[in-house]
Amino acid sequence: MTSPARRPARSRARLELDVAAAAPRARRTQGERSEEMRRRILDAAVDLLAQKGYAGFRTADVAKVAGVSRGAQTHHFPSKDDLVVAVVAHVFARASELGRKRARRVRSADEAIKVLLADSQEFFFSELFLIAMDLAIQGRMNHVTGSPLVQISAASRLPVEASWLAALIEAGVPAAIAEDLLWLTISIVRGLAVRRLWQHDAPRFSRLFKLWRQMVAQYLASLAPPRRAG
Amino acid sequence: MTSPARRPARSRARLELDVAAAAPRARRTQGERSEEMRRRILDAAVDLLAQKGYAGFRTADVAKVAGVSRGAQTHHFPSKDDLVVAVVAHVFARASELGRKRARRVRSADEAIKVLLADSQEFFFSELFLIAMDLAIQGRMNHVTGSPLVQISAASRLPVEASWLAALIEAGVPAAIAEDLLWLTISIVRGLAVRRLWQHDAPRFSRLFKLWRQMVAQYLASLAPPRRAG
DNA sequence: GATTACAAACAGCCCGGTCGGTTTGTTTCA
DNA sequence: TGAAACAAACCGACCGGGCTGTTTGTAATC
Repeated sequence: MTSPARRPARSRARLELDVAAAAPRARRTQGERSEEMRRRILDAAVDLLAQKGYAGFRTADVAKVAGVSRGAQTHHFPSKDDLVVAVVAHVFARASELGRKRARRVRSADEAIKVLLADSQEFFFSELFLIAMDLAIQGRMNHVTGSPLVQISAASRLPVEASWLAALIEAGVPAAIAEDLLWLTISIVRGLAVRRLWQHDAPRFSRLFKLWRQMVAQYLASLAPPRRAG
Repeated sequence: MTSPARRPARSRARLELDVAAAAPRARRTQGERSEEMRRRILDAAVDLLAQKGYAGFRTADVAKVAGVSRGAQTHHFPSKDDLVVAVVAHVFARASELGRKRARRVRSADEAIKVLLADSQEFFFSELFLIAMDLAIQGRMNHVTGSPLVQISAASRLPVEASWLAALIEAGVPAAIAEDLLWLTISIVRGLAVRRLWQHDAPRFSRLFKLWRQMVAQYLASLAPPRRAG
């Protein structure tokens, strides 16, 4: 089994790495090799999905773009479906980073909507959303990739929405309608993101966002009419 | 070779066919044959696109589902791209029918928004929209199918939107903001239609639509404050 | 030295396009 | 009006390329 007193080797290897810091072909641990390989493959897969769409997504292209042998790829992702599922997780991991890094405090409801619009745009106007949508449409019938996709996307997006919901309530939006306003706001961004496929009209988009903020402000004001004399 | 005096068979066959008038295999004109064949193929293609998505869209499957020989299919649609482009036209033709048949008069701005929501849902919640979106994503790089798609969809949807815009203005919505409200309304429906891919929550959707109508009503009221004493 | 990571060649299927041939409809001509 | 020439619709099989998964072999790590 496992011989007890052995193997200072690992720590030595890591020391060598630390010494030969920038060397391209330094000795790496298996985990490091695997991780970098997976990352390169997944990044290439994301690029290709964004570029060609799932319909034109070929496993061999992934290996080529990643600069990796086909054997290495099949070692880490035995089947195409395995790769696609991993890509979904990768995409949503990157996507939820986008949302999380902006989890800053907001003072007013209007600022909350403003930040929400900006953050949502960052995701929905990115290629990540297009990839997710493409795979969702494709996975609607393909249960191999479909169900993991729904699961992963929910697990990734719902927390983001929950944090936004909390931010809205904290900013003074009544809890009873905060979630609905959140949904409407996100729906607008998502809807415009889709329209962008046919017709991209950036000035109009920002005008619409501004209008939406006005409408929200007005609606909130009507719920709690200003009582300056209080 | 060919023996000269032969084969009066054909003309006799035609007479027999004329006699058996109402038979299912009556004589049809070339145009009728072609048209029916194209229609059957396109309908089958739409079904398959809705079912499998473009990525799983196989020309042979189309022939099988349509109950048509592969030869007949390739005669009418020589290449897969030809078929896809024709499907796009077919889809949007059917889609604009949906919008047009409801071009009825509305009395109030609120009713206009209500009808607009209902009509938009009819399209965006249908499989036609999913197909269009799938092909749009796919055609983003494939210029063969991509540019016809953008062209056809614009030619089909823009008139519908124009008529809605007119209806809104006629219903009393200020022209300056009617188009923006139209865009926002449609974006909401489109955005929810996409979300439906992951999470379908019909009660919430109708609640959101109701909220949106309230917000629009309030916004319009604020633009032209009620002067009952006028 | 044993396991894991990587590499390359292989094999079989699938798919889209093509092609020769047949059937059905249309036009020409006597 | 009827037959023959022509054109269009339709059929099913074949072919070549591409793609995925597998298998066999080599290098790196432990």
